[in-house]
Amino acid sequence: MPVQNAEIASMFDQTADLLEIKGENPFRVRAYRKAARTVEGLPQSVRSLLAAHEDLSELPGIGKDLAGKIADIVASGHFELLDQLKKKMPGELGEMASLPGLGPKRIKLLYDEVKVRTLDDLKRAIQKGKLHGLHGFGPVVEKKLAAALEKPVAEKRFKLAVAEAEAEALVAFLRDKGRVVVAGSYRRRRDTVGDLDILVTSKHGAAVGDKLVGYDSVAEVLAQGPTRTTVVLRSGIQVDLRAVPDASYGAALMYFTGSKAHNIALRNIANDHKWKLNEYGLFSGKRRIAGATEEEIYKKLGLAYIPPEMREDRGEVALALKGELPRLVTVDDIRGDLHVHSDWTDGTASIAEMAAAAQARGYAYMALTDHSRRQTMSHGLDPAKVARQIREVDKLNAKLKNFTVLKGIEVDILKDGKLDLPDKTLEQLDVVVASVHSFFDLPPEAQTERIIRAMRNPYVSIIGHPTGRLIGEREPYAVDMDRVTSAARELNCCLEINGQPERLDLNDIHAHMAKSKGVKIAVSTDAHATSSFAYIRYGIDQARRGWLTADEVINTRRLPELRKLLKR
DNA sequence: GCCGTTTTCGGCCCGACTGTTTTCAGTCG
Repeated sequence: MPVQNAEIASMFDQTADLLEIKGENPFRVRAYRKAARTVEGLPQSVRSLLAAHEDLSELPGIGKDLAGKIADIVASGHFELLDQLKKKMPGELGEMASLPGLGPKRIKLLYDEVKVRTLDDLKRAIQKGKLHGLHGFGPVVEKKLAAALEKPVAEKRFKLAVAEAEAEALVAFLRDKGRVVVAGSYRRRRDTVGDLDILVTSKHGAAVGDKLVGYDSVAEVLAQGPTRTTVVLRSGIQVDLRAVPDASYGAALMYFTGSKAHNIALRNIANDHKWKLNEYGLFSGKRRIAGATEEEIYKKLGLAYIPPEMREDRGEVALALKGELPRLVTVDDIRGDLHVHSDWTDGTASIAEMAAAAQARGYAYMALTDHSRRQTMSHGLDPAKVARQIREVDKLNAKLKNFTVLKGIEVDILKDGKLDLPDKTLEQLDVVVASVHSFFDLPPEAQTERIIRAMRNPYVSIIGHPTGRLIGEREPYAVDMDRVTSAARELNCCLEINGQPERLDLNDIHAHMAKSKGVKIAVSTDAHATSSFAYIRYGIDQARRGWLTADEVINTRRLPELRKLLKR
Protein backbone atom coordinates (compact mmCIF):
# COMPACT_ATOMS: atom_id res chain seq x y z
CA MET A 1 0.00 0.00 0.00
CA PRO A 2 1.35 3.49 -0.74
CA VAL A 3 2.57 5.57 2.19
CA GLN A 4 -0.33 6.42 4.51
CA ASN A 5 -0.76 9.65 6.42
CA ALA A 6 -0.33 7.78 9.71
CA GLU A 7 3.08 6.48 8.62
CA ILE A 8 4.29 9.95 7.72
CA ALA A 9 3.02 11.21 11.09
CA SER A 10 4.89 8.42 12.83
CA MET A 11 8.10 9.26 10.95
CA PHE A 12 7.81 12.89 12.02
CA ASP A 13 7.13 11.88 15.64
CA GLN A 14 10.19 9.64 15.69
CA THR A 15 12.24 12.40 14.13
CA ALA A 16 11.04 14.80 16.83
CA ASP A 17 12.04 12.30 19.54
CA LEU A 18 15.55 11.89 18.17
CA LEU A 19 16.07 15.58 17.47
CA GLU A 20 14.99 16.33 21.01
CA ILE A 21 17.41 13.82 22.48
CA LYS A 22 20.12 15.22 20.24
CA GLY A 23 19.44 18.56 21.92
CA GLU A 24 18.17 20.32 18.81
CA ASN A 25 16.26 23.58 18.84
CA PRO A 26 13.07 22.74 20.78
CA PHE A 27 10.96 24.74 18.35
CA ARG A 28 12.19 22.70 15.46
CA VAL A 29 11.21 19.62 17.48
CA ARG A 30 7.78 21.07 18.06
CA ALA A 31 7.43 21.87 14.37
CA TYR A 32 7.82 18.15 13.56
CA ARG A 33 5.28 17.17 16.22
CA LYS A 34 2.82 19.76 14.98
CA ALA A 35 3.26 18.61 11.40
CA ALA A 36 2.71 15.01 12.50
CA ARG A 37 -0.66 15.96 14.03
CA THR A 38 -1.63 17.91 10.92
CA VAL A 39 -0.81 15.05 8.55
CA GLU A 40 -2.48 12.49 10.81
CA GLY A 41 -5.73 14.46 10.90
CA LEU A 42 -5.97 15.29 7.20
CA PRO A 43 -9.30 14.41 5.62
CA GLN A 44 -7.51 13.07 2.56
CA SER A 45 -4.35 11.14 1.95
CA VAL A 46 -1.28 13.23 1.31
CA ARG A 47 -0.73 11.14 -1.79
CA SER A 48 -4.05 12.18 -3.32
CA LEU A 49 -3.44 15.81 -2.37
CA LEU A 50 -0.11 15.68 -4.17
CA ALA A 51 -1.68 13.96 -7.15
CA ALA A 52 -4.19 16.84 -7.33
CA HIS A 53 -1.26 19.30 -7.21
CA GLU A 54 -2.41 20.77 -3.93
CA ASP A 55 0.17 22.98 -2.20
CA LEU A 56 0.96 21.19 1.05
CA SER A 57 2.67 24.26 2.49
CA GLU A 58 -0.80 25.81 2.77
CA LEU A 59 -1.51 23.32 5.57
CA PRO A 60 -1.14 24.56 9.15
CA GLY A 61 2.33 23.95 10.55
CA ILE A 62 3.71 22.82 7.23
CA GLY A 63 6.00 25.17 5.38
CA LYS A 64 8.10 24.91 2.27
CA ASP A 65 10.67 22.63 3.85
CA LEU A 66 8.30 20.07 5.33
CA ALA A 67 6.10 20.11 2.22
CA GLY A 68 9.16 19.09 0.24
CA LYS A 69 10.06 16.40 2.74
CA ILE A 70 6.54 14.96 2.63
CA ALA A 71 6.69 14.81 -1.16
CA ASP A 72 10.02 12.96 -0.89
CA ILE A 73 8.54 10.47 1.57
CA VAL A 74 5.56 9.78 -0.68
CA ALA A 75 7.87 9.30 -3.67
CA SER A 76 10.51 7.15 -1.96
CA GLY A 77 8.69 5.47 0.93
CA HIS A 78 11.25 6.62 3.48
CA PHE A 79 12.44 9.72 5.26
CA GLU A 80 16.05 10.61 4.67
CA LEU A 81 16.50 12.74 7.81
CA LEU A 82 15.05 10.06 10.08
CA ASP A 83 17.23 7.38 8.49
CA GLN A 84 20.30 9.52 9.17
CA LEU A 85 19.30 10.19 12.76
CA LYS A 86 18.70 6.50 13.40
CA LYS A 87 22.08 5.70 11.95
CA LYS A 88 23.78 8.28 14.14
CA MET A 89 21.79 7.34 17.23
CA PRO A 90 20.91 3.66 16.97
CA GLY A 91 18.95 1.70 19.54
CA GLU A 92 15.66 2.23 21.31
CA LEU A 93 15.96 5.85 22.33
CA GLY A 94 12.36 6.61 21.43
CA GLU A 95 11.13 3.69 23.52
CA MET A 96 13.21 4.86 26.48
CA ALA A 97 11.29 8.13 26.50
CA SER A 98 8.18 6.21 27.60
CA LEU A 99 9.84 5.25 30.90
CA PRO A 100 8.75 7.38 33.86
CA GLY A 101 11.19 10.16 34.65
CA LEU A 102 13.15 9.73 31.45
CA GLY A 103 13.00 12.65 29.08
CA PRO A 104 15.29 13.80 26.32
CA LYS A 105 17.92 15.32 28.62
CA ARG A 106 18.42 12.27 30.77
CA ILE A 107 18.32 9.94 27.79
CA LYS A 108 21.08 11.97 26.16
CA LEU A 109 23.09 11.82 29.37
CA LEU A 110 22.67 8.05 29.56
CA TYR A 111 23.63 7.74 25.93
CA ASP A 112 26.70 9.96 26.15
CA GLU A 113 28.05 9.02 29.58
CA VAL A 114 27.02 5.37 30.05
CA LYS A 115 26.59 4.31 26.39
CA VAL A 116 23.02 3.16 27.03
CA ARG A 117 21.27 2.54 23.72
CA THR A 118 18.57 -0.01 24.49
CA LEU A 119 16.28 -0.90 27.36
CA ASP A 120 18.51 -3.91 28.04
CA ASP A 121 21.57 -1.65 28.18
CA LEU A 122 19.79 0.46 30.76
CA LYS A 123 18.86 -2.57 32.84
CA ARG A 124 22.48 -3.76 32.89
CA ALA A 125 23.80 -0.27 33.67
CA ILE A 126 21.52 -0.03 36.69
CA GLN A 127 22.53 -3.48 37.90
CA LYS A 128 26.22 -2.59 37.64
CA GLY A 129 25.66 0.65 39.53
CA LYS A 130 26.81 2.76 36.60
CA LEU A 131 24.16 5.39 37.25
CA HIS A 132 25.67 6.36 40.59
CA GLY A 133 26.98 9.89 40.52
CA LEU A 134 25.37 10.65 37.16
CA HIS A 135 23.93 14.15 37.32
CA GLY A 136 20.17 14.10 37.91
CA PHE A 137 20.05 10.38 38.71
CA GLY A 138 19.45 10.04 42.43
CA PRO A 139 18.39 6.88 44.25
CA VAL A 140 14.67 7.53 43.71
CA VAL A 141 14.92 7.91 39.93
CA GLU A 142 17.11 4.83 39.72
CA LYS A 143 14.66 2.77 41.74
CA LYS A 144 11.70 3.91 39.65
CA LEU A 145 13.51 3.05 36.43
CA ALA A 146 14.49 -0.38 37.70
CA ALA A 147 10.87 -1.06 38.64
CA ALA A 148 9.53 0.18 35.31
CA LEU A 149 11.99 -2.00 33.40
CA GLU A 150 10.69 -5.10 35.18
CA LYS A 151 7.15 -4.43 33.98
CA PRO A 152 6.30 -4.90 30.33
CA VAL A 153 6.15 -1.48 28.67
CA ALA A 154 2.63 -2.06 27.37
CA GLU A 155 1.41 1.36 26.39
CA LYS A 156 -2.05 1.18 27.82
CA ARG A 157 -5.03 2.90 26.38
CA PHE A 158 -8.53 1.99 27.40
CA LYS A 159 -11.64 1.69 25.31
CA LEU A 160 -13.85 4.71 25.87
CA ALA A 161 -16.66 2.59 27.29
CA VAL A 162 -14.28 0.95 29.80
CA ALA A 163 -12.89 4.30 30.89
CA GLU A 164 -16.46 5.55 31.22
CA ALA A 165 -17.30 2.93 33.83
CA GLU A 166 -14.25 3.90 35.92
CA ALA A 167 -14.95 7.60 35.44
CA GLU A 168 -18.57 7.44 36.52
CA ALA A 169 -17.68 5.58 39.70
CA LEU A 170 -14.99 8.12 40.53
CA VAL A 171 -17.26 11.08 39.89
CA ALA A 172 -19.84 9.61 42.26
CA PHE A 173 -17.12 9.08 44.86
CA LEU A 174 -15.80 12.65 44.68
CA ARG A 175 -19.12 14.43 44.24
CA ASP A 176 -19.40 15.67 47.82
CA LYS A 177 -16.11 17.58 47.41
CA GLY A 178 -17.38 20.04 44.80
CA ARG A 179 -18.36 20.25 41.15
CA VAL A 180 -16.73 17.23 39.50
CA VAL A 181 -16.18 16.76 35.78
CA VAL A 182 -14.05 14.40 33.74
CA ALA A 183 -12.09 16.32 31.11
CA GLY A 184 -9.23 15.20 28.86
CA SER A 185 -9.60 12.85 25.91
CA TYR A 186 -12.58 11.33 27.71
CA ARG A 187 -14.52 14.57 27.31
CA ARG A 188 -13.29 14.88 23.75
CA ARG A 189 -14.77 11.39 23.32
CA ARG A 190 -11.71 9.82 21.78
CA ASP A 191 -12.17 6.15 20.92
CA THR A 192 -9.56 5.23 23.50
CA VAL A 193 -8.54 7.02 26.68
CA GLY A 194 -5.04 6.99 28.16
CA ASP A 195 -5.86 8.50 31.53
CA LEU A 196 -8.72 10.20 33.33
CA ASP A 197 -8.37 13.93 33.92
CA ILE A 198 -10.71 14.89 36.71
CA LEU A 199 -11.48 18.45 37.63
CA VAL A 200 -13.01 19.46 40.95
CA THR A 201 -13.97 22.98 41.96
CA SER A 202 -12.88 23.38 45.53
CA LYS A 203 -10.93 25.73 47.76
CA HIS A 204 -9.51 22.73 49.55
CA GLY A 205 -7.48 20.97 46.91
CA ALA A 206 -5.44 18.96 49.36
CA ALA A 207 -8.58 17.52 50.95
CA VAL A 208 -9.88 16.42 47.53
CA GLY A 209 -6.52 14.83 46.79
CA ASP A 210 -6.62 13.02 50.13
CA LYS A 211 -10.04 11.67 49.32
CA LEU A 212 -8.86 10.37 45.95
CA VAL A 213 -5.82 8.71 47.54
CA GLY A 214 -8.24 6.91 49.86
CA TYR A 215 -10.32 5.56 46.95
CA ASP A 216 -10.68 1.78 47.07
CA SER A 217 -9.25 1.02 43.65
CA VAL A 218 -6.08 3.11 44.03
CA ALA A 219 -3.01 0.95 43.46
CA GLU A 220 -0.30 3.59 43.51
CA VAL A 221 0.11 7.30 44.25
CA LEU A 222 2.41 8.95 41.72
CA ALA A 223 2.24 12.56 42.89
CA GLN A 224 0.36 14.61 45.43
CA GLY A 225 0.45 18.38 45.78
CA PRO A 226 -1.89 21.07 47.07
CA THR A 227 -3.85 21.38 43.79
CA ARG A 228 -2.95 18.27 41.88
CA THR A 229 -2.89 14.55 42.62
CA THR A 230 -1.97 11.65 40.36
CA VAL A 231 -2.78 8.01 41.10
CA VAL A 232 -2.94 4.72 39.22
CA LEU A 233 -6.00 2.51 39.72
CA ARG A 234 -5.83 -1.26 39.93
CA SER A 235 -7.17 -1.50 36.39
CA GLY A 236 -3.98 0.29 35.29
CA ILE A 237 -5.73 3.50 34.35
CA GLN A 238 -4.04 6.68 35.58
CA VAL A 239 -6.09 9.43 37.19
CA ASP A 240 -4.97 13.05 37.30
CA LEU A 241 -7.03 15.15 39.66
CA ARG A 242 -6.90 18.89 39.70
CA ALA A 243 -8.70 21.19 42.13
CA VAL A 244 -9.43 24.78 41.10
CA PRO A 245 -11.50 27.68 42.50
CA ASP A 246 -14.95 28.35 41.03
CA ALA A 247 -13.88 31.50 39.19
CA SER A 248 -11.38 29.43 37.20
CA TYR A 249 -13.74 26.58 36.38
CA GLY A 250 -14.10 27.34 32.66
CA ALA A 251 -10.41 28.00 32.13
CA ALA A 252 -9.44 24.85 33.99
CA LEU A 253 -12.01 22.77 32.15
CA MET A 254 -10.70 24.09 28.85
CA TYR A 255 -7.09 23.53 29.85
CA PHE A 256 -7.74 20.03 31.16
CA THR A 257 -9.92 19.04 28.20
CA GLY A 258 -7.19 19.86 25.70
CA SER A 259 -6.12 18.72 23.32
CA LYS A 260 -2.72 20.12 24.04
CA ALA A 261 -2.40 21.29 20.45
CA HIS A 262 -5.80 22.99 20.66
CA ASN A 263 -4.75 24.75 23.86
CA ILE A 264 -1.56 26.01 22.27
CA ALA A 265 -3.54 27.38 19.34
CA LEU A 266 -5.83 29.25 21.77
CA ARG A 267 -2.91 30.59 23.77
CA ASN A 268 -1.37 31.90 20.58
CA ILE A 269 -4.55 33.85 19.91
CA ALA A 270 -4.45 35.20 23.47
CA ASN A 271 -0.86 36.26 22.84
CA ASP A 272 -1.89 38.16 19.72
CA HIS A 273 -4.09 40.29 22.02
CA LYS A 274 -1.24 40.65 24.53
CA TRP A 275 -3.27 38.50 26.93
CA LYS A 276 -2.27 35.36 28.77
CA LEU A 277 -4.35 32.18 28.91
CA ASN A 278 -3.71 29.55 31.55
CA GLU A 279 -5.78 27.17 33.65
CA TYR A 280 -6.83 29.99 35.96
CA GLY A 281 -8.29 32.28 33.35
CA LEU A 282 -7.70 34.69 30.54
CA PHE A 283 -5.62 37.60 31.82
CA SER A 284 -4.88 41.11 30.70
CA GLY A 285 -1.89 41.90 32.87
CA LYS A 286 -2.97 40.83 36.35
CA ARG A 287 -6.66 41.29 35.61
CA ARG A 288 -8.76 38.22 34.86
CA ILE A 289 -11.02 39.09 31.93
CA ALA A 290 -12.61 35.63 31.55
CA GLY A 291 -12.41 32.21 33.17
CA ALA A 292 -15.62 31.13 34.88
CA THR A 293 -16.98 29.38 31.79
CA GLU A 294 -15.49 28.03 28.58
CA GLU A 295 -18.07 30.00 26.61
CA GLU A 296 -16.87 33.38 27.87
CA ILE A 297 -13.25 32.52 27.11
CA TYR A 298 -13.97 31.48 23.53
CA LYS A 299 -16.12 34.58 23.10
CA LYS A 300 -13.45 36.91 24.44
CA LEU A 301 -10.94 35.34 22.06
CA GLY A 302 -13.31 36.09 19.19
CA LEU A 303 -14.18 32.46 18.62
CA ALA A 304 -17.44 30.55 18.40
CA TYR A 305 -17.79 27.89 21.11
CA ILE A 306 -15.92 24.79 19.96
CA PRO A 307 -17.42 21.46 21.05
CA PRO A 308 -14.90 19.27 22.92
CA GLU A 309 -15.02 16.58 20.22
CA MET A 310 -13.53 19.02 17.71
CA ARG A 311 -10.67 20.28 19.87
CA GLU A 312 -7.80 18.55 18.09
CA ASP A 313 -6.23 21.50 16.26
CA ARG A 314 -7.37 20.08 12.95
CA GLY A 315 -8.62 23.38 11.59
CA GLU A 316 -11.44 23.99 14.07
CA VAL A 317 -9.87 27.15 15.47
CA ALA A 318 -9.77 28.82 12.06
CA LEU A 319 -13.43 27.85 11.46
CA ALA A 320 -14.44 29.19 14.89
CA LEU A 321 -12.71 32.49 14.10
CA LYS A 322 -14.85 32.82 10.99
CA GLY A 323 -17.96 31.60 12.82
CA GLU A 324 -18.25 28.69 10.39
CA LEU A 325 -18.17 25.67 12.69
CA PRO A 326 -20.43 22.82 11.58
CA ARG A 327 -23.44 22.10 13.78
CA LEU A 328 -22.54 18.63 14.94
CA VAL A 329 -25.04 15.77 14.92
CA THR A 330 -26.45 14.76 18.32
CA VAL A 331 -28.03 11.59 19.69
CA ASP A 332 -31.37 13.41 19.66
CA ASP A 333 -31.16 13.82 15.89
CA ILE A 334 -31.26 10.06 15.36
CA ARG A 335 -34.59 8.64 14.17
CA GLY A 336 -33.66 5.01 13.72
CA ASP A 337 -31.00 2.31 13.73
CA LEU A 338 -29.86 0.76 10.46
CA HIS A 339 -27.89 -2.24 11.73
CA VAL A 340 -29.78 -4.56 14.08
CA HIS A 341 -29.65 -8.33 14.72
CA SER A 342 -32.32 -10.63 16.13
CA ASP A 343 -32.50 -14.18 17.47
CA TRP A 344 -32.96 -15.39 13.91
CA THR A 345 -29.15 -15.30 13.84
CA ASP A 346 -26.81 -14.35 16.69
CA GLY A 347 -28.96 -11.74 18.45
CA THR A 348 -30.50 -12.45 21.85
CA ALA A 349 -33.95 -10.91 21.34
CA SER A 350 -36.84 -11.49 18.95
CA ILE A 351 -37.57 -9.09 16.11
CA ALA A 352 -40.61 -7.80 18.01
CA GLU A 353 -38.54 -7.21 21.15
CA MET A 354 -35.86 -5.34 19.24
CA ALA A 355 -38.53 -3.24 17.54
CA ALA A 356 -40.17 -2.45 20.87
CA ALA A 357 -36.83 -1.40 22.37
CA ALA A 358 -36.07 0.82 19.38
CA GLN A 359 -39.49 2.41 19.59
CA ALA A 360 -39.02 2.96 23.32
CA ARG A 361 -35.96 5.06 22.47
CA GLY A 362 -38.21 7.28 20.40
CA TYR A 363 -37.13 5.86 17.04
CA ALA A 364 -39.45 5.72 14.05
CA TYR A 365 -37.72 2.81 12.34
CA MET A 366 -35.03 0.19 12.51
CA ALA A 367 -33.45 -1.96 9.83
CA LEU A 368 -33.38 -5.64 10.69
CA THR A 369 -30.02 -6.80 9.33
CA ASP A 370 -29.32 -10.35 10.38
CA HIS A 371 -26.30 -12.23 9.04
CA SER A 372 -26.21 -14.02 5.69
CA ARG A 373 -25.62 -17.75 5.21
CA ARG A 374 -21.82 -17.76 5.14
CA GLN A 375 -21.90 -16.90 8.86
CA THR A 376 -22.75 -20.48 9.77
CA MET A 377 -21.67 -19.95 13.37
CA SER A 378 -24.39 -17.33 13.74
CA HIS A 379 -26.97 -19.30 11.73
CA GLY A 380 -26.81 -16.88 8.83
CA LEU A 381 -29.85 -16.66 6.59
CA ASP A 382 -30.10 -18.32 3.16
CA PRO A 383 -32.51 -17.01 0.50
CA ALA A 384 -35.38 -19.18 1.78
CA LYS A 385 -34.95 -17.94 5.36
CA VAL A 386 -34.72 -14.36 4.16
CA ALA A 387 -38.04 -14.87 2.37
CA ARG A 388 -39.60 -16.23 5.57
CA GLN A 389 -38.20 -13.35 7.62
CA ILE A 390 -39.64 -10.85 5.13
CA ARG A 391 -43.12 -12.36 5.68
CA GLU A 392 -42.64 -12.21 9.43
CA VAL A 393 -41.62 -8.55 9.28
CA ASP A 394 -44.64 -7.74 7.12
CA LYS A 395 -46.89 -9.30 9.75
CA LEU A 396 -45.16 -7.38 12.55
CA ASN A 397 -45.32 -4.07 10.68
CA ALA A 398 -49.06 -4.54 10.22
CA LYS A 399 -49.40 -4.55 13.99
CA LEU A 400 -46.95 -1.75 14.85
CA LYS A 401 -48.08 1.85 15.15
CA ASN A 402 -45.78 4.77 14.28
CA PHE A 403 -42.87 2.42 13.79
CA THR A 404 -41.50 0.52 10.82
CA VAL A 405 -39.15 -2.43 10.69
CA LEU A 406 -37.16 -2.11 7.48
CA LYS A 407 -36.33 -5.40 5.82
CA GLY A 408 -32.62 -5.87 5.58
CA ILE A 409 -29.58 -8.08 5.79
CA GLU A 410 -25.95 -7.84 6.81
CA VAL A 411 -24.58 -9.69 3.86
CA ASP A 412 -21.05 -11.06 3.85
CA ILE A 413 -18.61 -9.69 1.32
CA LEU A 414 -16.87 -12.78 -0.04
CA LYS A 415 -13.16 -12.97 -0.74
CA ASP A 416 -13.55 -11.78 -4.31
CA GLY A 417 -15.97 -8.96 -3.52
CA LYS A 418 -19.08 -10.85 -4.55
CA LEU A 419 -21.91 -11.03 -2.05
CA ASP A 420 -23.15 -14.01 -0.06
CA LEU A 421 -26.75 -13.78 -1.38
CA PRO A 422 -28.11 -13.51 -4.93
CA ASP A 423 -29.31 -10.18 -6.30
CA LYS A 424 -32.87 -11.43 -6.54
CA THR A 425 -32.90 -11.85 -2.76
CA LEU A 426 -31.21 -8.50 -2.12
CA GLU A 427 -33.60 -6.61 -4.38
CA GLN A 428 -36.50 -7.44 -2.08
CA LEU A 429 -34.88 -5.69 0.86
CA ASP A 430 -34.98 -2.07 2.03
CA VAL A 431 -31.49 -1.97 3.51
CA VAL A 432 -28.45 -4.05 2.58
CA VAL A 433 -25.44 -3.68 4.86
CA ALA A 434 -22.42 -5.38 3.31
CA SER A 435 -19.56 -6.35 5.62
CA VAL A 436 -16.23 -8.17 5.59
CA HIS A 437 -16.10 -11.04 8.11
CA SER A 438 -13.35 -13.19 6.63
CA PHE A 439 -9.96 -13.06 4.87
CA PHE A 440 -8.80 -10.15 6.98
CA ASP A 441 -5.22 -10.47 5.77
CA LEU A 442 -5.59 -10.00 2.01
CA PRO A 443 -2.96 -7.73 0.51
CA PRO A 444 -4.01 -4.06 0.47
CA GLU A 445 -4.79 -3.87 -3.22
CA ALA A 446 -6.99 -6.99 -3.11
CA GLN A 447 -8.76 -5.97 0.11
CA THR A 448 -9.50 -2.51 -1.26
CA GLU A 449 -10.76 -3.87 -4.60
CA ARG A 450 -12.88 -6.41 -2.77
CA ILE A 451 -14.77 -3.74 -0.85
CA ILE A 452 -15.13 -1.43 -3.84
CA ARG A 453 -16.48 -4.33 -5.86
CA ALA A 454 -19.13 -4.95 -3.19
CA MET A 455 -20.14 -1.30 -3.40
CA ARG A 456 -20.65 -1.67 -7.14
CA ASN A 457 -23.57 -3.99 -6.44
CA PRO A 458 -26.50 -1.56 -6.77
CA TYR A 459 -28.45 -3.23 -3.95
CA VAL A 460 -25.78 -2.50 -1.35
CA SER A 461 -26.85 0.51 0.73
CA ILE A 462 -24.16 0.67 3.40
CA ILE A 463 -20.70 -0.82 4.00
CA GLY A 464 -20.67 -2.12 7.60
CA HIS A 465 -17.68 -1.55 9.94
CA PRO A 466 -15.54 -0.63 6.93
CA THR A 467 -12.05 -1.26 8.35
CA GLY A 468 -12.81 -4.26 10.58
CA ARG A 469 -10.71 -3.15 13.52
CA LEU A 470 -11.39 -4.40 17.05
CA ILE A 471 -9.83 -1.92 19.45
CA GLY A 472 -6.95 -3.51 21.34
CA GLU A 473 -7.57 -6.89 19.68
CA ARG A 474 -7.35 -6.65 15.94
CA GLU A 475 -5.81 -4.08 13.65
CA PRO A 476 -7.92 -2.78 10.77
CA TYR A 477 -7.42 -4.84 7.65
CA ALA A 478 -5.06 -3.36 5.10
CA VAL A 479 -7.51 -1.25 3.17
CA ASP A 480 -6.92 2.04 1.41
CA MET A 481 -9.64 4.21 2.90
CA ASP A 482 -8.80 7.09 0.62
CA ARG A 483 -9.88 4.95 -2.32
CA VAL A 484 -12.83 3.42 -0.51
CA THR A 485 -14.26 6.81 0.44
CA SER A 486 -13.76 8.14 -3.07
CA ALA A 487 -15.48 5.08 -4.52
CA ALA A 488 -18.32 5.44 -2.02
CA ARG A 489 -18.90 8.99 -3.24
CA GLU A 490 -18.76 7.99 -6.87
CA LEU A 491 -21.07 5.00 -6.44
CA ASN A 492 -23.38 6.84 -4.02
CA CYS A 493 -22.93 4.15 -1.37
CA CYS A 494 -23.09 4.97 2.35
CA LEU A 495 -20.46 4.05 4.94
CA GLU A 496 -21.22 3.00 8.50
CA ILE A 497 -19.97 4.30 11.80
CA ASN A 498 -20.46 1.20 13.91
CA GLY A 499 -21.11 2.16 17.54
CA GLN A 500 -20.02 -1.11 19.19
CA PRO A 501 -17.52 0.05 21.85
CA GLU A 502 -14.76 -2.23 20.53
CA ARG A 503 -15.37 -1.25 16.90
CA LEU A 504 -16.07 2.50 16.52
CA ASP A 505 -15.50 1.95 12.83
CA LEU A 506 -15.28 4.26 10.84
CA ASN A 507 -13.04 6.06 13.28
CA ASP A 508 -12.98 9.86 13.59
CA ILE A 509 -10.38 10.48 10.92
CA HIS A 510 -12.03 8.23 8.35
CA ALA A 511 -15.43 9.74 9.14
CA HIS A 512 -13.94 13.17 8.47
CA MET A 513 -12.40 11.88 5.28
CA ALA A 514 -15.79 10.57 4.14
CA LYS A 515 -17.49 13.84 5.06
CA SER A 516 -15.00 15.93 3.15
CA LYS A 517 -15.74 13.92 0.01
CA GLY A 518 -19.51 14.17 0.41
CA VAL A 519 -20.10 10.54 1.42
CA LYS A 520 -23.25 9.93 3.49
CA ILE A 521 -22.87 8.09 6.79
CA ALA A 522 -25.10 5.70 8.74
CA VAL A 523 -24.45 5.78 12.48
CA SER A 524 -25.60 2.36 13.70
CA THR A 525 -25.22 0.17 16.76
CA ASP A 526 -24.98 -3.36 15.31
CA ALA A 527 -27.24 -4.20 18.28
CA HIS A 528 -27.41 -7.89 19.21
CA ALA A 529 -29.55 -7.21 22.31
CA THR A 530 -32.20 -4.69 23.29
CA SER A 531 -29.77 -2.91 25.63
CA SER A 532 -27.24 -2.36 22.84
CA PHE A 533 -29.26 0.40 21.18
CA ALA A 534 -27.58 2.60 23.80
CA TYR A 535 -24.30 2.22 21.86
CA ILE A 536 -25.63 4.87 19.50
CA ARG A 537 -23.99 7.34 21.87
CA TYR A 538 -20.51 6.04 21.05
CA GLY A 539 -21.21 6.09 17.33
CA ILE A 540 -22.39 9.69 17.58
CA ASP A 541 -19.25 10.57 19.56
CA GLN A 542 -17.08 9.47 16.66
CA ALA A 543 -19.38 11.14 14.12
CA ARG A 544 -18.97 14.41 16.02
CA ARG A 545 -15.21 13.92 16.14
CA GLY A 546 -15.41 13.57 12.35
CA TRP A 547 -17.30 16.91 12.22
CA LEU A 548 -20.49 15.33 10.86
CA THR A 549 -23.72 17.31 10.82
CA ALA A 550 -27.18 15.78 11.11
CA ASP A 551 -27.62 16.36 7.40
CA GLU A 552 -24.69 14.08 6.60
CA VAL A 553 -26.05 11.19 8.68
CA ILE A 554 -28.80 9.33 6.86
CA ASN A 555 -30.58 7.92 9.89
CA THR A 556 -31.48 11.40 11.08
CA ARG A 557 -33.98 11.52 8.21
CA ARG A 558 -37.67 10.77 8.32
CA LEU A 559 -38.54 7.44 6.77
CA PRO A 560 -39.73 8.63 3.33
CA GLU A 561 -36.60 10.68 2.84
CA LEU A 562 -34.42 7.86 4.09
CA ARG A 563 -36.00 5.49 1.56
CA LYS A 564 -35.12 7.92 -1.22
CA LEU A 565 -31.51 8.14 -0.02
CA LEU A 566 -31.16 4.37 0.14
CA LYS A 567 -32.25 3.95 -3.51
CA ARG A 568 -29.24 3.96 -5.83
C1' DG B 1 11.00 24.44 11.20
C1' DC B 2 6.93 27.74 11.07
C1' DC B 3 5.09 32.25 10.76
C1' DG B 4 3.81 37.48 9.95
C1' DT B 5 -1.98 44.52 8.68
C1' DT B 6 3.00 45.15 14.45
C1' DT B 7 7.77 41.45 12.08
C1' DT B 8 10.92 38.07 6.18
C1' DC B 9 13.98 37.97 11.73
C1' DG B 10 13.06 36.81 16.06
C1' DG B 11 9.80 35.24 18.24
C1' DC B 12 7.60 30.50 19.29
C1' DC B 13 2.13 28.14 25.81
C1' DC B 14 2.09 27.69 30.57
C1' DG B 15 2.15 25.94 35.20
C1' DA B 16 2.57 21.93 38.86
C1' DC B 17 5.29 18.59 40.99
C1' DT B 18 9.51 15.87 41.95
C1' DG B 19 14.03 15.01 43.10
C1' DT B 20 18.15 16.68 43.51
C1' DT B 21 19.35 20.77 44.34
C1' DT B 22 21.64 24.74 47.74
C1' DT B 23 17.95 27.96 43.98
C1' DC B 24 16.26 24.92 39.99
C1' DA B 25 16.27 21.65 35.94
C1' DG B 26 13.67 18.06 34.12
C1' DT B 27 9.49 15.94 33.30
C1' DC B 28 4.75 15.93 32.59
C1' DG B 29 0.30 17.22 31.04
